[in-house]
Amino acid sequence: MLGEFEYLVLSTAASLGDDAYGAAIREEMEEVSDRTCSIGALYTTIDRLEKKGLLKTWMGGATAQRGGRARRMVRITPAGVREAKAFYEAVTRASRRVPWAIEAEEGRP
Amino acid sequence: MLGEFEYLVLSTAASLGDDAYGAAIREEMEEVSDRTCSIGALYTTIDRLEKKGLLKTWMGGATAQRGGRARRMVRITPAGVREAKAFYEAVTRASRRVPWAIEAEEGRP
DNA sequence: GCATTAGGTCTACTTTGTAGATCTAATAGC
DNA sequence: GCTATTAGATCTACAAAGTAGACCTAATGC
Repeated sequence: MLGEFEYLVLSTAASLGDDAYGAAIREEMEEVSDRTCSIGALYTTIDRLEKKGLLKTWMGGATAQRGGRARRMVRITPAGVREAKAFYEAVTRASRRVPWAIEAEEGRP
Repeated sequence: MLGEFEYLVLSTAASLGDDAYGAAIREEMEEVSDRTCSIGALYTTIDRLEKKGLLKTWMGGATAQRGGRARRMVRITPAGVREAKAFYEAVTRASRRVPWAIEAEEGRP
């Protein structure tokens, strides 16, 4: 099964779609989760997810801005979607009878 | 932050309320998650959660049935609820823009 | 009193999580 | 064209969480 951080990386990459690359994922993760995400943690996890076939990455071209180096583009694979979905459902199912999730459910518009 | 398995244990214990003890948690987890949960994995995790103050455990009395040994009763602490909630929200927030969660959202009655 | 059963303890190893120092190649400005 | 500055990525090392399963223990049934 996926780890929690792995899930965050996977789902953030999926959310960003075509704009997903290392640094952008990191920024987005920090915004959404409200906590810092170290560079090392991120790329180590990307490497592992790629090795497992849940993510594919390739070097993109440089962008025309100061310091605009080549980006390591990232995309979730079908296998990645499957795993992420399984993780999400596992958490959701386990949360069915639990107050913090029920609250959230009731509070939903 | 919590790990995924830790979350499952915590939320299952919370769901079972007063009936939460080692073996029952294990059974419930297997049922809900549709995969086996080894004894070792469970108790190791319970120990760690207790050490972190997210769970408290104590030995209950023996039950009047064949082999009915003393049970290790388990209860989630307020700190445990806080952590579990934080985990749940982190996963939920990260999943907002992601197809597998949106599907689930739309499918909800 | 011995087989059987519910339930728990212990040990060891693999995977994930996490930080941060360092390296690289691009533009800006002179 | 040289140098400072910047976006972005790689590498190393260690801590924490995940996982299995052999083994121990104290009940009841007969």
